Amino acid sequence: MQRRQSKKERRQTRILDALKHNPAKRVNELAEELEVSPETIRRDLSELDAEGSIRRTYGGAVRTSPLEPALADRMKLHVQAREQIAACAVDALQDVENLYIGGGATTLHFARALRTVERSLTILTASFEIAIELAANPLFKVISVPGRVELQEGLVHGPDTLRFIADYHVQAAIIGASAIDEVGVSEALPSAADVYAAMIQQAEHTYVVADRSKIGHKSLKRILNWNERTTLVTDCELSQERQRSFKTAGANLAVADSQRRP
Amino acid sequence: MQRRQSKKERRQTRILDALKHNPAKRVNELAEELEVSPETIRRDLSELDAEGSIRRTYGGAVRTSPLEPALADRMKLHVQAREQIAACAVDALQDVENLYIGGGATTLHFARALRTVERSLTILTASFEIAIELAANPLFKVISVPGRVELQEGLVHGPDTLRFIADYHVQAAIIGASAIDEVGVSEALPSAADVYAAMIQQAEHTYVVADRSKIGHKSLKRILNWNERTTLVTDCELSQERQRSFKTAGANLAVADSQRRP
DNA sequence: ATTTTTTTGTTGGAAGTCGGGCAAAATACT
DNA sequence: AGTATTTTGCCCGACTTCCAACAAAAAAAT
Repeated sequence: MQRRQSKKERRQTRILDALKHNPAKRVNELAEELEVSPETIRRDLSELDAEGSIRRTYGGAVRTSPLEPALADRMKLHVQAREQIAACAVDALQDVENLYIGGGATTLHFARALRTVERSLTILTASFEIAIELAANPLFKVISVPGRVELQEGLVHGPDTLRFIADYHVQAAIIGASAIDEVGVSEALPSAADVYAAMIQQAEHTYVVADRSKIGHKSLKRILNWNERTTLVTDCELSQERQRSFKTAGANLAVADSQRRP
Repeated sequence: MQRRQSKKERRQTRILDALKHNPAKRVNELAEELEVSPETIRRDLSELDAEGSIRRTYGGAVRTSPLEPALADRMKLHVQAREQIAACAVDALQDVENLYIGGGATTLHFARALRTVERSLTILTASFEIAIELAANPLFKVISVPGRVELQEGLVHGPDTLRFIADYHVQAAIIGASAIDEVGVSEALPSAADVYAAMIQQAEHTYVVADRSKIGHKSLKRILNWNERTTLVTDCELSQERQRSFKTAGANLAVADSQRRP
């Protein structure tokens, strides 16, 4: 059978919905409402908790993300791959003390992975969600860049943003992207593209975090051409051909291994 | 015995604090951390739940507001008065096209009242919550100012904030305050005080929104002395004496009438 | 149609939570 | 000081949740 969404997915969506209206729900409550056994709900909650969409509690679950539903939807895609990528990117930043973080679902995963690092960091970001996430860590100094507020993407952008970024030189920029090809990285939203490009400009090294679904496509506005100061962090080996053009450009490649969490 | 705060109050404050950092906490967890018996925690949680500060779950408790719990507490106070004040302030801004909005519970009420206005506005704010609230209106251009992210108050602050504000001259600033007296307005948090003062500096006119509980007190840092370019928007008539000192200073007064919403 | 895989339900025992009642302790009152 | 009140800790029976293993059912693959 070829349904768009499996029973399970529909049910988990309904759990998420229920949690939008109530801050917390109990297992039995959900089981009754969705007319399945408590065990099924328990299993669903474990999965949703594992992917970070909710937080499990004794007896039920709690919602975590209040903000930007469009982004929240995309957070549910490619979760496992993105978490591996995020963990890999965090590893790569051992010696970094200050960094930019761009917007998008993958960078938000990165922010969640970064959240528990026990080290002083200065982080600049154009995303409210990332700022809020990371400001909870008292070791971090989180700076929100200025700009026009755009709820769709959960980003600020515009001339003020670019001007501000031009004043902060950092060791690393972590950027997500709409599309990755042999030449570099491109982004679907021009205003976001400008912000990312400005961050890249000001960073000694750029880490592009992107799952395999982004590779081999082109998007509207180019933000980066591969060079020695860039690293692609992704979740699968590239084709021979792509690896070659990568090497030619001098770019670095980090492949997240799925053995990270056995 | 005459302590500032009873043991119980201190403990409940600590529970609230713990819930700021974790979305959910379990009874036994809290009992261990606070070194009291689970029963005591249970009783505390019942009380906090009854007053609406948290939400009880089976096995523990959940925070109700995801963002800025300190602010959420204060949002429950003086709601009716603040809504009247907010509506009154919105009325006063008929001809204004661009404005600053400061932080705090009363200004957040103001933002909610402003949200549905059908007119083009440019709004600058240092509060994520206000920015998100107002950006939902497509007629508004919402600009988030830069700065260090401070979750406690839900504000950005610091030198970047002040420098940025210095570049934007607006028609009006809407400011909340910790305390109001004959001389002017003062604020408990120095970093917030600096931000508000900078906004006031750059505004042609300042509207101070404050319910009666703020009047007649002084707080840590002064941010404003009454003058012709200021209006206090509040919910009750002032004493004769205060009115006099008000007039002498040339300040304006707007009293929100409770007939607004019958 | 049959087999394989995935998903769901059931069961039972272990562990956790609840809330009442009561006594001890801490605190407030006189 | 002594007394009243509040707060806290402990015990216990009733109830809830959890988890793992297994069986049944459903869906996918062959």
